Amino acid sequence: MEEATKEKVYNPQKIEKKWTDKWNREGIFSLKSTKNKPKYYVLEMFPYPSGEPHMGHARNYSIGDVIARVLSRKGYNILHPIGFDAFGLPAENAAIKSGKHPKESTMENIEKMRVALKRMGMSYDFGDEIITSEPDYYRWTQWLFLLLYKMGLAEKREAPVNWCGSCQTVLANEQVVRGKCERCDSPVTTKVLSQWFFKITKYAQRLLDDMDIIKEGWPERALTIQKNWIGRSEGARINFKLDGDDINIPVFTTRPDTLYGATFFILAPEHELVDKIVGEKYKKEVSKVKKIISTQSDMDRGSEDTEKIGCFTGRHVINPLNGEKIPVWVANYVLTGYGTGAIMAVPAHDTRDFEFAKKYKIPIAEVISPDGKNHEPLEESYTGEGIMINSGEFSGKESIEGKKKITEYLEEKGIGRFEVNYRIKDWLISRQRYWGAPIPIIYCDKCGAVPVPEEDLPVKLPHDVDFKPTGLSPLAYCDEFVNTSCPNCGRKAKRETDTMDTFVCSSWYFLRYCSPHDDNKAFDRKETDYWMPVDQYIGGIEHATMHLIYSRFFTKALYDANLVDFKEPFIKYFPHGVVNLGGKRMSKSRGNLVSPSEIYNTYGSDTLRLYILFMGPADAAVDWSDEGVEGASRFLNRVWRLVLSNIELIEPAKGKVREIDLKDIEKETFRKLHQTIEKVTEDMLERFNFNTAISAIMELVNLMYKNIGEIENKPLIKELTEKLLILLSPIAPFITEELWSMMGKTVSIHRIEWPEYDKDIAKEETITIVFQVNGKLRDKKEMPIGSSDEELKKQALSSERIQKFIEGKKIIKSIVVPNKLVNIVAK
RNA sequence: GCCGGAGUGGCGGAAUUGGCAGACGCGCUGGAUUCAAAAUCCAGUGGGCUGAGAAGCUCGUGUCGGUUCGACCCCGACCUUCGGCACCA
Repeated sequence: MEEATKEKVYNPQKIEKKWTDKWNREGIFSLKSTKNKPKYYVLEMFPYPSGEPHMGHARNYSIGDVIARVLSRKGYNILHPIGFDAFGLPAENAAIKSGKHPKESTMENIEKMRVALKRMGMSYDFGDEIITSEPDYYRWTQWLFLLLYKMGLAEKREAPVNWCGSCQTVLANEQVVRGKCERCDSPVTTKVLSQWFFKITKYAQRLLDDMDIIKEGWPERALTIQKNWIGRSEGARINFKLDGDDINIPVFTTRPDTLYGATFFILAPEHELVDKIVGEKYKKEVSKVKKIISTQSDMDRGSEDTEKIGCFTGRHVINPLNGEKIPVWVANYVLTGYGTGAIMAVPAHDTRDFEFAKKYKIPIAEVISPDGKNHEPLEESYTGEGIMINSGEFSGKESIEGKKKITEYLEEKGIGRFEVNYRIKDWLISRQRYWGAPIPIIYCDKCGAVPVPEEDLPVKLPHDVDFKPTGLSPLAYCDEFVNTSCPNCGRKAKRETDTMDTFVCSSWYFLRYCSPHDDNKAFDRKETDYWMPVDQYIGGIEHATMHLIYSRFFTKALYDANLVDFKEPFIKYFPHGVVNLGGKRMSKSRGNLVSPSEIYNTYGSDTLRLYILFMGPADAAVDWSDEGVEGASRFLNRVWRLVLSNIELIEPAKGKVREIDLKDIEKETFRKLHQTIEKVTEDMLERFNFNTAISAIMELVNLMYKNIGEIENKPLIKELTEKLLILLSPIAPFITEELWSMMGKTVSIHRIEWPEYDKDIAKEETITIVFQVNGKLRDKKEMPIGSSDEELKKQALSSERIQKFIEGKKIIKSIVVPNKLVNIVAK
């Protein structure tokens, strides 16, 4: 143990430097111990190394650090790793501007972050750090790609995809927010390209079903976002036969009960059948309409303000229930991306179809009626449930029942079936950019797409390339990368030049942390069996439909490959709130940034951590306040002085605190200590309410200030001081370690067991009983805990103030809540 | 439009099971200390009314209504705001 400095004045810079160095030397940052203790895996979403950490990082990591530290002290073997999500666009864009290679800038930024994280006192296993852009990591990302490929879960196919013109790359659906690029906010357009997809849609139902496993540990809101994203809807698939041709066109509908009301039929303009079936006379008109629609972006077509346009194709389909001929149209509001790209249009019971039918004067047939009566002509569509009318043999049935009956009927006839449709789409993982993991595929003229053999991994990113974005991956211009030979037949072949979405790298990093140095496999089964799943995951909710859903998908695929024995990666997930400044999200472009380093360079990391946790509930958005920081710093100074002013009394104190030796004021303080231990432990671990845990510690300090002059029992002073420091140590690791060592301790405070509280000591002897008349507070009285109902009532009635208020009234009844209140109801 | 969260002093926020609304902190006011200031320590601090004072009354948790002896908390309707989904068939 270092010699304590015995400084009079709290000097955070000095002591924080001293302890950072020492913890670094002695490996005290890590909380791993032995495997015979129960394990606990605490994980915070790893950062993209953008330079120094920002306030959101500081908040995220402070929360995780407190949890890891407290649980470690409660006897758990803790895995609390850190690493860097190091591939990605910003480094590449910076390279285009400055000429500095992404690898170089990324490594520099990682070093900045590493230094800052240690400076902030985060208890990570720094020796087990991973960097996703290093070949020893992305080798395994590529290996996992090949695994999914072999499982049939990775596929290259031509499809309309989202294109960000500014980033010069395609984007996954999840990365398009309101028609704009999630990263750079520029508009996203549609392109038809051949791209690699992961078939997450195959797991749509399991992503929903397995929510049962995690629903206790995840906030409902996170699961709701995912449910909305997956977008399950139940209905029926119905085949409509094309009149005069042996072609069946399937549609998906959630309202098979309205089938009798289908008065027209719509194909999406991009539907493959359109050109095949369109009538000779209508070809000109159809191609004209198709052209207009093709100028509308998906965003426009997806807007309610856009006028519905379409035209008749000259052909009809047969309504499978009543044999009626229904005209086939094309229209902009039917999309290829959902369902089958064709719909049966029921204008009476669908607002969009109604609008379209009105415009083009198509008949509207009412088949569902709220009251069983006929309301034609309809003023507007009726989309609710009701009684089926004009529906042949189904008339008179409830529409909910009708859905089932009609589907069953169609099923019997072999022209339809129950079907579930999902809104989620396959995950597009190709990126036309340099700074990512190369997709390990080789194209051979003879053999087609051939996976790179495992032993040839990693497919290394070449170092020297021209980063200029052209819409093609920079790798495409790098001959020594592109040209290779086919692993199958040995002929000349070309490598895939697209790289993987960085979300692929982050979909399995939590597994790599279990055996980060393993050169023979992505992860060691023995280690993942022990450590996984992550017990507590912490990070921003903005990843609900991206990182979090992808990681869940990956885990399920690995489960199916029998590589892991759990179906969900994160048992508990806690989304921390954002840190704002002036009501707005902090951001460089807005120029409203407060960086953690400004704060720790001025006040110290302990103040930063204390304030960031005290600002508000950890899951709520909070607004940064410089005055608040002052307050946090003031509190630590208060603790410093409190301990130092009593340090002479503490060191020589011998013996245990015995309640019997204590006078009243000492007992009161001792009781407060145990109440504080209880509250702090519970608030931190069960409720994640660090703000109230801190306020409880403040209350204890306030009471100690008030009473300390009258406390003569030396063991009590020692006990109070020690426990206070231990309670504060996960939040403010430096100042507590310094004071601890100044008290003559030779073992780090961060290795001291977490205190237990004693129920009997914490228990109040008396409690304030509230006396009410007609529910209004009229008097209070201190009474012993556990006083009988009769005694409470007697005391209430004998109160002068109560008597005043019930004077002249009749007591109707009285309610007694033990240890709480007495309410006299009088009239 | 559908789904979900939030709304409490001048400010950030507490109130854990329907039982003292406003813990703790910031800010502010007063006092102690100081030649003075900073720092620190102590006290006060939701609004209105009554009172010389001690004290007391009363209103008060987005709005309106309801349930209850009793509602920040439960129910209904609405307003504001944030987030997810959205011509999704």
